Amino acid sequence: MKSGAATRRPTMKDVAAVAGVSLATVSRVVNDVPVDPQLAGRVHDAVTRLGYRRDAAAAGLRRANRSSRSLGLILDDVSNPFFSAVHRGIEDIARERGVLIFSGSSDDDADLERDLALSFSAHGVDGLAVVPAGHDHRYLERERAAGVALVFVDRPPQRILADAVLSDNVGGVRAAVAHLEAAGHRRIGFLGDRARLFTAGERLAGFGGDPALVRMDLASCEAAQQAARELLEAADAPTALICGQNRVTIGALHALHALGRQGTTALVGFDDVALGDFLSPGLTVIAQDPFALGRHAAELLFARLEGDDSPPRRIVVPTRLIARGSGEIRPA
Amino acid sequence: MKSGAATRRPTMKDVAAVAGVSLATVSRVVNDVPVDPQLAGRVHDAVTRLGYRRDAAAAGLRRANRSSRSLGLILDDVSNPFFSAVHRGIEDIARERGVLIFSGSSDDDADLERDLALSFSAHGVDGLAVVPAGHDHRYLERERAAGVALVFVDRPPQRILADAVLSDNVGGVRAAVAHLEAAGHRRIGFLGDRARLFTAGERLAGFGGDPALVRMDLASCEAAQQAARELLEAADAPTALICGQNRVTIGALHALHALGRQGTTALVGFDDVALGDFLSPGLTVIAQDPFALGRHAAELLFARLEGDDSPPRRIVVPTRLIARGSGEIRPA
DNA sequence: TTGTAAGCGTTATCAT
DNA sequence: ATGATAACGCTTACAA
Repeated sequence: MKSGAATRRPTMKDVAAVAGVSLATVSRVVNDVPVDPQLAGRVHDAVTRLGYRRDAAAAGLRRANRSSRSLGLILDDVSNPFFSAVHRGIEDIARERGVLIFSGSSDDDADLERDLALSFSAHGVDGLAVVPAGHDHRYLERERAAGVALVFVDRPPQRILADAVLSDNVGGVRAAVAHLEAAGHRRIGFLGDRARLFTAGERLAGFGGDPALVRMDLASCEAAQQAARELLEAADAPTALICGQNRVTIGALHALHALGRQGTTALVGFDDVALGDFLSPGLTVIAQDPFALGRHAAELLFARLEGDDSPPRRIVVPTRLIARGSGEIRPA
Repeated sequence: MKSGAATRRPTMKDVAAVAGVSLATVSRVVNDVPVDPQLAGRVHDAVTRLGYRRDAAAAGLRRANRSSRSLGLILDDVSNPFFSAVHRGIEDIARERGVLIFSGSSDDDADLERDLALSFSAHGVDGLAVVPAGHDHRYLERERAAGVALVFVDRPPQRILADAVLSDNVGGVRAAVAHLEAAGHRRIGFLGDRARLFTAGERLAGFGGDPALVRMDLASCEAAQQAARELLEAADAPTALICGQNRVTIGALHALHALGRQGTTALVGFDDVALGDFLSPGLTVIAQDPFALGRHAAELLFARLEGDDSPPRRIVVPTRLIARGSGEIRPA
């Protein structure tokens, strides 16, 4: 799949010829192994003259640890702002070490997750950061045995023991409940995402309120709107709503607007949204810190690569309630 | 940087031994070269028994075209929703071909752009999709000569001839002007991003209105807010505002709210924002199509890799005005 | 310190 | 159609 009359890229052999030294000496210079300064100078000259760049793939092939100085990152969707922030967190840490990142979207499909993980692995990544879609990660056992570091992000691994970095989902929703109760609410509704998702389950667990006021498996904005509407139009309707996910929050917002209740029903959403402070009222949210999620994940990965073989760790990143108005509305 | 007592990954040699065939035959089977069905069967068995996966780096090393079936993607910032959508567009096309993607953020820094491009190239990518930060891309000439396909996204290449995929910045702003004029506006202000940016310049060019009502180089939300405020408090203030960028739009929104004029001054923003239809009034925007930008870029890349050597192409992706209220406010 | 040569896992060439 | 073997660009014993 590569075309055209290509100008051959200069190799170490070319550099060696120009500098008048052996191939091994060039390798030493390129890898900062002490070499006679005079020879090193000649090599550097040849390198710049020829525009030589070491072939990373070939280098890793023979290297003792087979390291490629690259990581694989599997997200639900690279274009989802939450996950792309995780991506950036990982990139920031990897960049400090000159490590490159392969990234891909699983679209919450276990097979795609597996394909991506194995493809990345076939390309020789040193580590894999995975937002898991599947529920059985035993297939990664073999990769780990071959030396690939593993970390799971946002959701824990299943059927395998490995490091994980998670948001404090339970604590976040608990804080929201406490916040609403402090404002005087006694009937609080909870609208959640697909119950099979780890995060959705955790957030529901943090709610712990009246099961009659819970609606789960709201997979679309429309479903969330419909569920919110039903809850709010029923007798003994809740005076406040907690939404377990962004899409659900937006659906609930639609319902509130349609019923003209955006100023009278309290609302707290999980996960921050852009422009949350421009809505009227401003949107109170339980904010996560996806950048921190990514940074911690990358740090765990590098710790493992540097030889840390302590038992699998689980890092929980705090969530934070941001009051902007919608969550401070008092019951009628 | 790789650690622990690693279980050696099975190689073709191992597969050959188990299947009782030669190394070359295994390679043929793995690469779908016709082979006696009986032998092929034995090989496939051995492959699954051992959990063999071909080493992509080693394969590329010896392959005639040196292809690695990977692409490099350099964005301003992977966590910026606009660019992460471009990323997804590229991924969707690459996935169809089983091509993996390295991605990285340049933070609009020419040196970082160059570092990333050369690192990706050193890792053997077949092509490079670049949202350019620098203003001199001659350094990529050598990579292209070595067979690396090139495409520029969102902003054109400089000092090098190469394919590019751009948004219709000029047309978008023109449409906004026409839209506001149709609503009766005669004094329209324009708030723009840093003038040195290609997109900012194009959008200003599309405006073409009264220079006295133009404020450029609004690099922060605060600067935009301040500029909007000054424009609106001056004698002979504009009755409508066009904002050349997201951050600027948000700053202007702040100013409008602070002055209590969000219901009386018309506003059109460039680039869509999440929740734009929940603001009151809803936010009228000139929407871009970042996914299409990415898809076109990837298609150009693959066309080049498949041998297309026609002159450099420039694809312009249309923008679209989405009316949600703020742009339909009539002058007082 | 420097050079020689073997070898990493694969593909490609050449006989058979 | 299959197998032996050289070669890809590099790192790394081992020798000098």
